[in-house]
Amino acid sequence: MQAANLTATSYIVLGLLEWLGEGSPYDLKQAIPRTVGNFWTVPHSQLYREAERLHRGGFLDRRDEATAGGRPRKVYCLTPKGTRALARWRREPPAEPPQLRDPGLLKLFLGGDPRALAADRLPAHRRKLAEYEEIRRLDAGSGPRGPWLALDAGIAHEREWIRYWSRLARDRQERRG
Amino acid sequence: MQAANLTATSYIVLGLLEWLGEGSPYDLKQAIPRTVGNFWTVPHSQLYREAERLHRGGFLDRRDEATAGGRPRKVYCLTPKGTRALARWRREPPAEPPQLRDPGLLKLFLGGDPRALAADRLPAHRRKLAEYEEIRRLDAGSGPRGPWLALDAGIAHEREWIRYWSRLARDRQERRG
DNA sequence: TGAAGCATGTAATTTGTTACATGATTGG
DNA sequence: CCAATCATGTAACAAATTACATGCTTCA
Repeated sequence: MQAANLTATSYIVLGLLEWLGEGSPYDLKQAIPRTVGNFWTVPHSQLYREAERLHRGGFLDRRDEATAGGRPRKVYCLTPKGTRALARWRREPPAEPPQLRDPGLLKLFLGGDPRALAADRLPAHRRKLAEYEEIRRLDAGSGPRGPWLALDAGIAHEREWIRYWSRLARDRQERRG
Repeated sequence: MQAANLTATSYIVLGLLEWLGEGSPYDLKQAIPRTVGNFWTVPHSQLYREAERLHRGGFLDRRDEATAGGRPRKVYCLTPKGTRALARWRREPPAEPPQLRDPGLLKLFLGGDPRALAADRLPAHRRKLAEYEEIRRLDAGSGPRGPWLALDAGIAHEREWIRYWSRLARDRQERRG
């Protein structure tokens, strides 16, 4: 009935479940660092809440699975309504602008020392770049195209960050005090 | 007494107040879009709470100012303790990695159409780039260096986004279905 | 003269963060 | 056999989002 306005997190849950076929919030939590985690953060507690909410809204079916001991898994999968909602969202334009949250840049802006910050940030960006390139290297070229394209964006931006901080690492303060 | 652990938002409040000399949360709200707003979001309601919290912690002084009618302004400025906290934070390394939240990339990842997304994102990034370049053009070259350096980062990244989405705009789906 | 917008802030609701709980399983 | 970690999830608290409140100004 109600559209129960869905958020980006909702579509991450729907999208990953479509991809996996089915899964528990815990499975999603596992999948996220390898997938959307690089350009969207989702706290795991949110996954449990969101899956339950989508279930109540009729977007997901739930099945409780006993687990030889521990807690029972709650396994979700898309309903036709969920599938349609996801397809509709895919077709709509994004609506919101990208947001960046960079503690290093913030410090730089508020007076931090450029060279010290560069020395701190560079290795982290180099690691991230290497990680992305490794993922791309392993990718066989089959499977959906979206992740591959998004990975390209990640690589391009890591390279840009490396160029940027490298310049600052050599910085001589040519300008101002 | 207690360090009352400060967050990034705390330092934005402290940093902007140091820059402005003094100001109300409303003043900060005005200042943000032109300053740190481009790489850190701060909801305005948070500014009121945070300023009050910092005041209670001894980092800010407060003065209540009558305003010919409307509500009285609460004007804050740094205490020596606040100044010291800010200086200390500047010297420490960032600790946390940058985070990106990009609805467009998310859609792309989850199967959105590359060309449609590119058509949507390109004008927005072009506008943003033009805005940054205008700010840089107006900057006389005096004043603190941090904002100028951070602006450079913004410009470099907008250019990268424009290259990225431009490639996708011409996309022919050479790979996969 | 009335609608729109500015200046200023509070409150309600939803999300995000962090810490905790609990029974396997595995490595040393 | 004990400690660590995995698999699975809940709960408490802090922060973000959104909506609302209130009395100017300003402009058509």
